[in-house]
Amino acid sequence: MTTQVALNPLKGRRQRRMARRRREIMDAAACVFAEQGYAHATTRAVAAAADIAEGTLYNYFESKRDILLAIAQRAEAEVNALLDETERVESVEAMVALVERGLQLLLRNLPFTRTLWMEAWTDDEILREFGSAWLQVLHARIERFIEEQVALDLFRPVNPALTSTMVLGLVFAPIFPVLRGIVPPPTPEALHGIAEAAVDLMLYGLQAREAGHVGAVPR
Amino acid sequence: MTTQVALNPLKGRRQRRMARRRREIMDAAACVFAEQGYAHATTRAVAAAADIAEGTLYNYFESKRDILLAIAQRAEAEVNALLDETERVESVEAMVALVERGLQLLLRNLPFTRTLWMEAWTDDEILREFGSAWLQVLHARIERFIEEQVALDLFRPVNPALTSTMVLGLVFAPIFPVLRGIVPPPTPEALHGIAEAAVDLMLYGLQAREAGHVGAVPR
Amino acid sequence: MTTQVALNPLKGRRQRRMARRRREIMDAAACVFAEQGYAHATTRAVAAAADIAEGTLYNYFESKRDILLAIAQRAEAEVNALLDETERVESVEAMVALVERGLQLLLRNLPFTRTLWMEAWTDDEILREFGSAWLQVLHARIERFIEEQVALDLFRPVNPALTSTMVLGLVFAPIFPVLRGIVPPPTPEALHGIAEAAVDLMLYGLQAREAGHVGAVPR
Amino acid sequence: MTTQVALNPLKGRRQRRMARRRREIMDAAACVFAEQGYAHATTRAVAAAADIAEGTLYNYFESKRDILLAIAQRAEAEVNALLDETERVESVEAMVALVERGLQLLLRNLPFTRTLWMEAWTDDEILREFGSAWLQVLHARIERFIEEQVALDLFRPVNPALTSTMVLGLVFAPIFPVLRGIVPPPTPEALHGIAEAAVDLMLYGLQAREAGHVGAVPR
DNA sequence: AATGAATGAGCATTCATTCAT
DNA sequence: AATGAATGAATGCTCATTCAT
Repeated sequence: MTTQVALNPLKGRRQRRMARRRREIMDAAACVFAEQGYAHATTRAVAAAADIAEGTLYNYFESKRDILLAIAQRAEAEVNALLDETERVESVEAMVALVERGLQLLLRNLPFTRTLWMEAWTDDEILREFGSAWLQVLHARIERFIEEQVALDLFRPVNPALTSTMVLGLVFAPIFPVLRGIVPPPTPEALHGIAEAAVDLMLYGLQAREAGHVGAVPR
Repeated sequence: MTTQVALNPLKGRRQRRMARRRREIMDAAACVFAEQGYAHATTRAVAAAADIAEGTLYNYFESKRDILLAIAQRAEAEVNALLDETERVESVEAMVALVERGLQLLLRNLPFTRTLWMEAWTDDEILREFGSAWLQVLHARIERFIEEQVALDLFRPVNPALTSTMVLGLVFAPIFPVLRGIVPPPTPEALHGIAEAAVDLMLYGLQAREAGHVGAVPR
Repeated sequence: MTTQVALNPLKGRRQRRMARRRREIMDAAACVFAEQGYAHATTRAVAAAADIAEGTLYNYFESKRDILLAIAQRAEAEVNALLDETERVESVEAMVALVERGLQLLLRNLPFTRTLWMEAWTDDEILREFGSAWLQVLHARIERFIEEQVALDLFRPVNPALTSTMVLGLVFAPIFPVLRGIVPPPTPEALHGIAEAAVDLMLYGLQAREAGHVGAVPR
Repeated sequence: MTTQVALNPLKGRRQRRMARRRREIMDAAACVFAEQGYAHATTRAVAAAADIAEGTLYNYFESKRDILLAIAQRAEAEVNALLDETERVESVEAMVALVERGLQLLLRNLPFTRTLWMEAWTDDEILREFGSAWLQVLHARIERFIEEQVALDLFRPVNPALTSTMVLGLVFAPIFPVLRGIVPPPTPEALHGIAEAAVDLMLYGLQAREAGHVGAVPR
């Protein structure tokens, strides 16, 4: 027992150190993957970025692919946390805030997002692990919201599924070039503007009213 | 002179056969790249898909990368052709038709589009070769259209650049999962519906009118 | 029979044309081999140098290696012809003339000589085919000559075999850098001077006389 | 500090082991190259000869070619060391000893010499890296020696440059067939005899004296 | 006989993973 | 736990040779 008592804090410190090291490796790997692409990035480069020996990687991860999966799971967890705390949108301001926080989340760990977006495009497991679940939840939630509004005659009678997809596209489009790395990240104010504009366009576009839009395009 | 006349058809046939074979290789390569990703796809697999020997690839292309670039250029050319013939949109119907044809074009050679989208995400040269030019033209054209409509008081006073980006996102979003391969391609009718819905949402969302949208979301 | 009579001149012309083409290919190949080395030279390059299609090579030679062997045999034949016509050296002038003609022969088809020298260094078959026979004949002849002179007390009592080797080295040394391509070919006059100097050094060095050479190096 | 002290021997041992391994690879490679020629030799064969995996080669050398260059540099360094320690020849015995040691050096690492001789014949970089420098130094030194002796009337008035070349040929000729591998290496005694005979022939051939050599060839 | 596209074995090199230290 | 040298399967590409035209 004595040893246990003596060891416990040591074990705890060790475990914390290993957890910290794991995160460091994931951060480094995300940067390397984001820059070169997962397939083209070498474990040597990842190890160098994490400032450890190549072999040490394998004390923390089963394989190169395992690092990618860990990154996906961590990102998934963060996004899920956001989704969990905002089950329902109660006002326009809340909606704007939600969109803003979502975009913030994606931008905060740009390398993670970029890597995952890239890999999810070819790799079904990554897609399942990272992109699929929360995107579907989000999609379903928007869809349900539209259905409700339509039922209340507050929105025009649109196809809820299709519209939900378009709303997602509309919201993500502005940060797409940022994820790609061809446009610098927006300032917090710009991001707020983006969120407002997106919600604005969506609500205006869906809102029920009398006049059609035929007159909008001249001639 | 006789020999020249006699030789010409032979050379012509050969050249046609080589041109055809080049296209066949590009088609096969696009499929393989789309399935496995460019980096992970092997020249061996490409050759097998094209049903030729590995070495034969190099009679038609300088390198594996050259195949990818050729694919990018061909796709770029097709998209440019579409952009060239539709300089200006004159009516809602024309706008719907343009969107529909654009989406059709992307879907027609699914493997090409998928491959390029994927690679453009990491590879700057591919992005330049394929995605950048026409996307920017399209973006600029939409932006100008919005500016004009705003000047005529037919659209609300919005940020034209940001709105243009969101419109693009809105339009492409529905075929995104199709390109990814997790949703089957839409029927022609469905595609028409998508184009209509996208234009509809955009015009409704931008149209000038009195009432705001605050009331749309309860409480 | 009529056809035979009619065909014969045709056959003769054909055969002559094929023989000519064979030589052209060998010339072209020797140049390419000399420049790039046999192993590094491609059949494509040889065909291009001979201004024919790649496949045509194989109507005249069994393989790439066969071209090399043919080159070796042709060179061997030429050298043998020279050796045959000069069985015995009768005077200093004749000796100078023989050396001069030998060096001339090596230099005349520089590409051939260069190629063969190079390949004979690694390839035992080429060595046998080209370098070995005539070199041994030459060596034996010089050796016999020295033995005779020693027997007549005209040469000092030296080791005939070793001395023969050194004489060969002494004679070939001046054109070695030319074969290598780092020194331009000598003019005919310079070549004559080389032959004279070589014979001169040899005879002076071997001639019997009273005084030793100890005093030659001061101190 | 303790760790430093403890680590140093480990690092030292590792470095020594790597240096040793590098030499082993070079030795093995020289043998393979000497037997098959650089171009024809495969990295697989080199690795097998060094009894390591193919990939391990690349922990020690950048490329196959880099191995060859390393061999050239090492040989160059050894020859230069010999040249450095014998700036001037003071007696016949010293001259014989120098020639003997030079030939010994070439024969000691037969595979190295053979490989380099072979490759220098086609490869300009190898020629520069290995053969050119020391050979030119040697040539210049012999030339200067002859000039001095001629000025002292101890040598006949000969062309110093041409004679220097012939002397080099005369000296190297006896070990040429050994380098080629068609004659077994000479015993130390035989090598001494070769050096003596070469110096002897050279001095006798150049020594000033009254009688010409015309009478040497009968009739 | 001439052509040149097709072939596929062969090669240098890379890199994820292992393991002795 | 950390290291980094060793491994060898995998890959893009070459090129001598074949063969249909």
